[in-house]
Amino acid sequence: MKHVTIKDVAKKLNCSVSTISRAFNDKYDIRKETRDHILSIAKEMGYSPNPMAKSLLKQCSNQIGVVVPEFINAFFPEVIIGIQEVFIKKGYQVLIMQSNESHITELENIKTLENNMVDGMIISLSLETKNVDYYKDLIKQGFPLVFFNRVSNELETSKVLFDDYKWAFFATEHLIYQGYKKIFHLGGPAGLVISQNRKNGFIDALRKHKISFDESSIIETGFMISDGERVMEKLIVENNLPEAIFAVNDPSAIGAMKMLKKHGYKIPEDVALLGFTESKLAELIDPPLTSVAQPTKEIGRTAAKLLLEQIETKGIFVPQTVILNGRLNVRESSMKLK
Amino acid sequence: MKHVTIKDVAKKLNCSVSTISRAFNDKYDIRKETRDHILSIAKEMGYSPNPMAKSLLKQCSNQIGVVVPEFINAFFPEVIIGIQEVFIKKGYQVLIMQSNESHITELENIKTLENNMVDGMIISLSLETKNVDYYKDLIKQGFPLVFFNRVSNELETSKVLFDDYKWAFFATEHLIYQGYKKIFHLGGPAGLVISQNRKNGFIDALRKHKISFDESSIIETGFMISDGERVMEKLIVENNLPEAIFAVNDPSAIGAMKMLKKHGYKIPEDVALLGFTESKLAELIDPPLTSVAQPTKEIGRTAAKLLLEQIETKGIFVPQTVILNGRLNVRESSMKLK
DNA sequence: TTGTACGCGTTATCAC
DNA sequence: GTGATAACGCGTACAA
Repeated sequence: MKHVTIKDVAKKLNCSVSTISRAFNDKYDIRKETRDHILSIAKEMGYSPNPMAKSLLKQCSNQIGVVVPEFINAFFPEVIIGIQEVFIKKGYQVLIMQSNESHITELENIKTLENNMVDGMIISLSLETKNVDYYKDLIKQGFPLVFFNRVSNELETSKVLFDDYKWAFFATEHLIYQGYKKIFHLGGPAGLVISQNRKNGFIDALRKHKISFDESSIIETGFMISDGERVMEKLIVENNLPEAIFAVNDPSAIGAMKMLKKHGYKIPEDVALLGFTESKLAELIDPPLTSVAQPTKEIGRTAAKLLLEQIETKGIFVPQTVILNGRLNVRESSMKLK
Repeated sequence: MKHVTIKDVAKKLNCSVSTISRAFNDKYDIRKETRDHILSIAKEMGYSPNPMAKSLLKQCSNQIGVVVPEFINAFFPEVIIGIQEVFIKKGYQVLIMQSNESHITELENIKTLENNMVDGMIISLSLETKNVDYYKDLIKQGFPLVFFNRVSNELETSKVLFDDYKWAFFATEHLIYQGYKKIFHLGGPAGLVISQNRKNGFIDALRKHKISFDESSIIETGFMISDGERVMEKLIVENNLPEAIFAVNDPSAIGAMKMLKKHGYKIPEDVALLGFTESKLAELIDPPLTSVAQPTKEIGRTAAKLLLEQIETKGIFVPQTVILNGRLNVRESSMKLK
């Protein structure tokens, strides 16, 4: 029933707990035979040091925490796989929590992980998170933190990003090169840096090519399929259809596509579509969706490496921002048909 | 830098640590004013009790652990959302780990969670896991454990299941009713109970309707899109196409569909397709995929409730197996066209 | 080479 | 109503 402790082993072996401890911690001030004997008996008894007590003592746990807003879309799960890849090799355990896009839950997650004395955290902020004071404190305390994807400009710490601006720009240019003039953007939630950047890329591409647009060309949407559907339905009802749409991500593009098809519109003949953060669906859906692919696992690996570095060089550490590259996968949904 | 502890507060307030502790634990043997004063000062100092020390003492943590094999497919993330729903309300934190379909990682995950003194765990076994001795020990020790989806018949504990046999049977019957005679099954990894059950449902439906089949009608495939592609390509090359396919899950069905389309086959005219554990892709893909839908969130909620019950009634607990219901969503991929 | 004693941050059980 | 102290399980400086 109870976990076997160091005391039980000491009692059994008629020696002190420190000897047991030493056997397990491979210090040199112990006779080899004693050590081997202790280890074998301990194994037999099913003893292993309680990392929790160790953590309490050492104030670190060989665990790292990951907090993501959701994992319904494939993006975050894939990033986490990259993170695990790095940390498992180094003997760290990865604890994952999801904030469910709630600021309160996110904060509770962070505190739980802190309480578990994780040695560092990798975080992507929830939609609701505006106030980042808690993170500022953590950073001030020297607590190792790395952010990715959903970051805050107010925080001076390592970040792993994607060049949303650049790729939104390229994506929009692609639509322009296909000959589309009236182009709309289904934007992400306002206030999110990635939404901003993608929007700015969109705008600047239009400007560069002297394509007119106004505020009605940019519609705040959201990250889910349902968001894309909702916004698209409104456009259809208002009979205000563009020739092409650049959506903030694949799910919103797919939602729009679903609604367009439901109303009998053809893609790309009636409306061309282009997504972002390529998901598996992109090439499976009909018609296949043109999308900007992000190196998800690489984002995870990079964040993990940055955190590891930060943990190991605790103190003398300079925050880095790594910006990773992507690619535009052109498919049928954005082609200009003759 | 350092976390503020109960001692710091005691020092500041010129009182003993026990008084502080009492203030936080709402015991009645403390003056109300003292309590309020302490609480406000403590808050000011940014103190909150360290749950880790508390766990060490109380041998429980108000945390529960979840171990899943993967979260690339949407199934597990959705279940986890259901789990969180229940536990967050009850004030528990949910720690998630993924085994990456590796037995070793799974075991390490379990141990890590144990070491964090989680009060219970919800587990879905990895593909590799054959030996469940560790779980047997845990159960013998009275440790609260609930399994779902990937379970072992050797373990006597609460389980949340889907009636894979029944729904595989229904799904296969649906294909039969559509008039298909030569039907293949893309099966899941052998050794997995869910693979077995789905296969048996398939076989028994064929038998009931006196439809002939042999061992070549059942092809071990896997759970990923790539598995479906691989197997389908082989069938195409061998020129051994059935009229209809019942696949063990949506990704394998979608992989098969991809490969069929790539080779110019029409669905369902040339080959009809039917999946399992409906994913978002099912209704988005072209043609929309007929699939058996599982109540993913409900699976999570149910598992959570069973675990909660088990934690609360520690000792006098009888393992339960809950079997949840689903539905067959019929779409174009399995229709018999005139 | 080994044992003793203290501390990590709490709470519970005593006294007072 | 409040304070001292022992425990939870471990690592380690120090003494032996």
